[in-house]
Amino acid sequence: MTTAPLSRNEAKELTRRRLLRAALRILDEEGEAGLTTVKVSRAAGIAQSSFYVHFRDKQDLLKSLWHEGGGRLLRATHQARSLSIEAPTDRERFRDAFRIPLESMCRHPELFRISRRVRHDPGSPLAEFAREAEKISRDLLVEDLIASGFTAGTEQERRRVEMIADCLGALTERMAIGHLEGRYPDLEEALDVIIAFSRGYLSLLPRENRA
Amino acid sequence: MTTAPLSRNEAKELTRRRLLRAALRILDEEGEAGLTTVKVSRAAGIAQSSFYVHFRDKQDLLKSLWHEGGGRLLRATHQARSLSIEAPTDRERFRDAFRIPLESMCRHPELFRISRRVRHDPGSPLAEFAREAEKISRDLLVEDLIASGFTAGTEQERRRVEMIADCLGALTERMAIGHLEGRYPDLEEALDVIIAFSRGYLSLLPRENRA
DNA sequence: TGTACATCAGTGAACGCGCGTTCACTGATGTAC
DNA sequence: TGTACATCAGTGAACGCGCGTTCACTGATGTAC
Repeated sequence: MTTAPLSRNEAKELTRRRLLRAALRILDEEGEAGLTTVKVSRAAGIAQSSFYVHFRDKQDLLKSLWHEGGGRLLRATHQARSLSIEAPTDRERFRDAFRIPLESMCRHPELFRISRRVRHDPGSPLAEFAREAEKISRDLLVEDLIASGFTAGTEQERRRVEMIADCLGALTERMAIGHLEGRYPDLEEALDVIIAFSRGYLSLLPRENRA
Repeated sequence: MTTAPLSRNEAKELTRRRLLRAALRILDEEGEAGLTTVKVSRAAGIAQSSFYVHFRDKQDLLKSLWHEGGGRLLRATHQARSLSIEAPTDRERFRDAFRIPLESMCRHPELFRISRRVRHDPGSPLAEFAREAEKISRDLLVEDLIASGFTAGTEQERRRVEMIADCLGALTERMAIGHLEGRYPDLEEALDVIIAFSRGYLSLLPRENRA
């Protein structure tokens, strides 16, 4: 093929995406302390000052990174989970309810690692985003749990369901980390363990559901 | 009482401890990005340059912070857990095996929060320490699990026990975070949920133990 | 199709700032006699 | 107990560095006629 006839807009959008991709990689590899406009610009192949052609400031870059990446991950994960929880009697579907979020985390390791790291860092401008996403994720899972038989009439019951959602999230995240670190190469093995633990939480179900 | 006759050594040791305490607070409240020799020195009430009377450099401060705080926390937690796991038939002792680590985390919130945050941050000089501690903690729990009946003959069995240890740690940490954030005021409620989940992992026990 | 002008992605030099670290110093505490 | 000297915790000024951000600019792309 010959040289692509990129319009000015297309060229700019391409540079912007190169900046975002570079920022994501640096954030993942070197942490937030390593993310500087100098490094991002150099990695994207432009002058440092050109950074400000694409983003108002560093905070603007982080915000864009979140909205164009993190939000999508959250939505995909939840959609998959609620789909499988809607069919609670199906044994494979039940397993999917855990597999799909787990695979989703492992498929976007940078976003997953970054959001996890940043979540409890009070100095991070991303912290607010990550905590908001965590809350949304937990609340959605709480709804799913209530839909599948848990009662949340009293304040204490509601809190218990939240704890269960929290625990399920913690188990999944921990197994994803182990997989990404190479300690648990086989995701199905990890799933077995998560599901074994989940047998315990099912004992908290007040209704006559599943074995 | 009159003015205490502090010796030169005592006065220096006191200043050093003020620096360490200030650093711990700043690290907890503002994150690693907020920890500067300027802030630590000011918070401890000495000139910035005096910082270097007590520590070779910033890294030296972090190392000291870890060895004089984190190590103790790790040791206390494990000692408590192994004590209670040694009496597996005792129902209260079994509950203690989860309560004691949980309470231990909640009693040292700064250290707990910091180590958790820093663990997966590749840019943090503390990351190495935190990961090492996590590995030690998991390995010790693996030993405890093997001692209480899990087999780890094959590589796969060993990995499964590691996963279980990992999951138990994740559950405990997540409930501790919820408690420290004020969402789960009652630790006993959190314990109930952890123990419910743990009923599931007991189903992975190949022997004829507990109900 | 050709010309004259407007737009704008990207540039390079410069800035102020906070940081970690160094260093010659001061004055109170400790010690030898 | 008193004197003369050594030690050393703490000081203040200075440094080099990398950072985020600004700004006047350049030259290729786009547009009006």
